[in-house]
Amino acid sequence: MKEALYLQVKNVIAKRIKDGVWKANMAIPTEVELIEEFQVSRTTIRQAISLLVQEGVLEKRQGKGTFVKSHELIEQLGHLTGFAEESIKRGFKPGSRLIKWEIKENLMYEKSLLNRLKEEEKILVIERVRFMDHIPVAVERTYWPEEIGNIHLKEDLNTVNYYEVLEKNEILLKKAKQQISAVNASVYDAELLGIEPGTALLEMTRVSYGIDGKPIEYAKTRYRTDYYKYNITLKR
Amino acid sequence: MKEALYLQVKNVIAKRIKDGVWKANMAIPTEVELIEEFQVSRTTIRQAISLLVQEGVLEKRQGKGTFVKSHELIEQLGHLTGFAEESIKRGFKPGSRLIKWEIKENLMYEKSLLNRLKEEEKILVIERVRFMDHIPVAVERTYWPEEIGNIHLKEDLNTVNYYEVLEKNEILLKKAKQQISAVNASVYDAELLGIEPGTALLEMTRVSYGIDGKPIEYAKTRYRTDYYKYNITLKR
DNA sequence: AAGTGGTCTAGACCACTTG
DNA sequence: AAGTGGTCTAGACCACTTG
Repeated sequence: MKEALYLQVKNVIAKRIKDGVWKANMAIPTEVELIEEFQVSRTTIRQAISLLVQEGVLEKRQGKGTFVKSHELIEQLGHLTGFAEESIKRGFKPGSRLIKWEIKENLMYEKSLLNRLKEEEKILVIERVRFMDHIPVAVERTYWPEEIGNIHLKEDLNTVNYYEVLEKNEILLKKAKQQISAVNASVYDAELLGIEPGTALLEMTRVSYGIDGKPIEYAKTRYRTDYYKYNITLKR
Repeated sequence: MKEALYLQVKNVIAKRIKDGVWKANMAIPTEVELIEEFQVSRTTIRQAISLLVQEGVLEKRQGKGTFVKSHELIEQLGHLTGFAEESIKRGFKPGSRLIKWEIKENLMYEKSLLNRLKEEEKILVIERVRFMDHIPVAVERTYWPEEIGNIHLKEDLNTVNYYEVLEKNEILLKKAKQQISAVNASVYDAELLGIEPGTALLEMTRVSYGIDGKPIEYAKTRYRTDYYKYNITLKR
């Protein structure tokens, strides 16, 4: 079955905004211009635009035109992003530094979360500090089943983007369950982040699942809240 | 200026549903029948219906017809169910206790978030402690524009469910923007929650918007993380 | 096969914004 | 006055659901 015309148009427009061809606060072409470009009726153009308005990507102003909304408003619940993607979206340069990695045999709690309790498999633990523009913003501890860990160990752990590597190896993530809490910074955390021990940190605990529904990663990250907060848009 | 045709049609349909002429789970007349009754084009009928679908009053099923949604099927925003669900899931009974309420004139920051800076309107501030059974779990501060605040002041602020009251008064929420951070408990927070000052708390800041897109509520809630965490499922 | 909503066209006039 | 999106019409064919 072919995709509806108005959805095709919608996707092209959405892509241009995502790629920065049409930037925030700029007017997109008028309806008449879009009719000519896509060779479709005005109804179809308006249907496509109307969807993007509903999603908060575009905004119409009568008599003036249709405008791209600033990025902050686009963020939606339901998108799975890593730290790097998140930083860039906020205008910071993401970075990281490896603290240590180990292969462990007896992490029963983590193995149970990864659903590998019965297996012989070992767990790779990687600990890194994450940066935004040279400012240490988070301490990240990720736990990987050995078979997947071995893929990461071929990379430079200081710079590796885990999700890109997984994607390159055709291991695709489908969903993640995330739990958000708050903790007081330990002396160890505080030293890595350059803050006072006891400072309240945002703690994000995540289990990511592959297309087959099997857990792939368990991660626990503690963020400084002066540089990172978590934004969600809830809809009815 | 005369009201647009599709809005007139929409209002007639909405009234019939409200008055019970067309009841929950029943199909409303087909588009062709509505065209004949109102003597307007199909586009106009569809525009009217589309608005009601967006508001959660109607539901379309291709090939079958357009149906009135049952009131209890209209989904609540995640935040409310969040606290209640979590409480009940853990076998606790959710409750609350009023600490104080005030009507303020000069809350510039809160007024700007509620988009009422230019207006004379005052702001109602309500501060409550939220309980699971008899354990104080969160300190909640909500800010309401005066006109909406006056609705709440008719209720018992110790037990009132804000969103139920709004719904009864036909003020429906469409979406909310929520920001999650972590803070160290102040002496004041600590006393209300029965914890040590400095303990890390999860801070949830929320602005809720009505169907017309105007902000209705600004809320700031601080949760003890030993009793409440925030769970999300993310999808690619 | 008949009925429903889903998609799409071509065209018209209106209301708002700006030079 | 010219350009923008807002409203509205009449009509066509398609995709899905049910008898």
